[in-house]
Amino acid sequence: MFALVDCNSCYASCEQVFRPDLRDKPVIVLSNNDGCIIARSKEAKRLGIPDLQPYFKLKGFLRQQGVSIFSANFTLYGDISHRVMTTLREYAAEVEVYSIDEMFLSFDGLPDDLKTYGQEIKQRIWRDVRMPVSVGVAPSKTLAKLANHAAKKISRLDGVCLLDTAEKWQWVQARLPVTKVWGIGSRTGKRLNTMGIRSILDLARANPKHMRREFNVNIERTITELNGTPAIDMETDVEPRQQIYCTRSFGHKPGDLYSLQTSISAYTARAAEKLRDQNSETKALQVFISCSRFEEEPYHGQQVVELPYATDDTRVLSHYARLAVEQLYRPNRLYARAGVGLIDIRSKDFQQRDFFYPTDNPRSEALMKTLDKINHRYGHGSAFLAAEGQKKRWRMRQAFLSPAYTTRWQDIPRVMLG
DNA sequence: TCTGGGGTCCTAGGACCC
DNA sequence: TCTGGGGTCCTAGGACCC
Repeated sequence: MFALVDCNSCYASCEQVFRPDLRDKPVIVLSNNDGCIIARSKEAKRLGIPDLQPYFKLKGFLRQQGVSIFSANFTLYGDISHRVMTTLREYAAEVEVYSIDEMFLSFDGLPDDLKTYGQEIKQRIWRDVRMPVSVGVAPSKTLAKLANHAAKKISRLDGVCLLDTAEKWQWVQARLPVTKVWGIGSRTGKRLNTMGIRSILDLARANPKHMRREFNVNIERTITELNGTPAIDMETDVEPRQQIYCTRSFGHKPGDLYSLQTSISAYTARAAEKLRDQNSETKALQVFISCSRFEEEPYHGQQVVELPYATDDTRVLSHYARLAVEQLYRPNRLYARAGVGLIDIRSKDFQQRDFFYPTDNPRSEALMKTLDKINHRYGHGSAFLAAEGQKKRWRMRQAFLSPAYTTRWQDIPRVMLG
């Protein structure tokens, strides 16, 4: 058996952890640059606030309803998530961190009463971290996802749903459209609909081999899993990333090359930091700059840069990224987004060097280590390349940012006594 | 004025090899 | 009628996830 534990309205709940005054109140969290709504508390959902809507369109309504608004604070969410995951590890021998707010647990060899066990987990996470979670338990990962969905929707289940017999999961499957299944998105959903497959149960009853020919191997696995046979394994080890991207929308749209170059330098620095974190280097990077896609003739320039040798040195990466921006730049336009991706990543432990590789530079290594240490200790952006610029007028909007309560000394909450 | 960001996997098709 | 067959690697694009 598998369990899927999912934090309810994760980001909104994270904001409430240190703001108990906002408990049971409508709270929403905006995406980077305060663009869209990406999380809503129960009460905010009840007000009819839709997901992934541009903030500016709902501004008036939100104010009128007294909704509390937050800019995304991923430092805080990452830390709260880590606390939840650490606690969850106590409840299963095998776990998979699936996303910032979801974890799969393997329940093999555990007591029969998994419903009670699920309740115990839920109460423990609430007691220790003040994070509300839902628990879905079933014989495959896809069914566990489905059970989790049911746990959220059916209030009498009290946040824990066990789908351990075909009757139970078919009851749920018959009542949900096929696009609610893990792995079936809107595109495939449309195609399935034209084939007469509307509910999840319709898909579960389709011929897996035939569907594989019609679509791909994933759909075959999904069908197998929907019928109670596991076909998707737990992924217990964290593999290093194969690609690392850092892309942002601008707070103020720049039109000058200098702003684009400084922003790209800053994004490269962030990506390189993540690269070093996983002890990797990259042999290629991708750079893009683009105008708003809502413009009449949007410009999107992108370029892949093959490096002469694999590296993790921010200065080298930044140099090539800036050259690329220079080539992509078109004057007399305003840019909305830019980004950089490290796309040919390999481990530093298995370096393939050729004849022309410059000899290892211990000073580069030491400099990067020191840079990372300073930024880790005093917060991102404490030490940076001059190429990232001083002013950063392009920096993204974060008008409603909460403190980094758990990761910055200045932001630690104070408790009033007496 | 304002419309997210960061990933993964699969497939098809072309190049190339013997 | 009939134009080899099978394999690998790479890339772009599509689809999906949260």
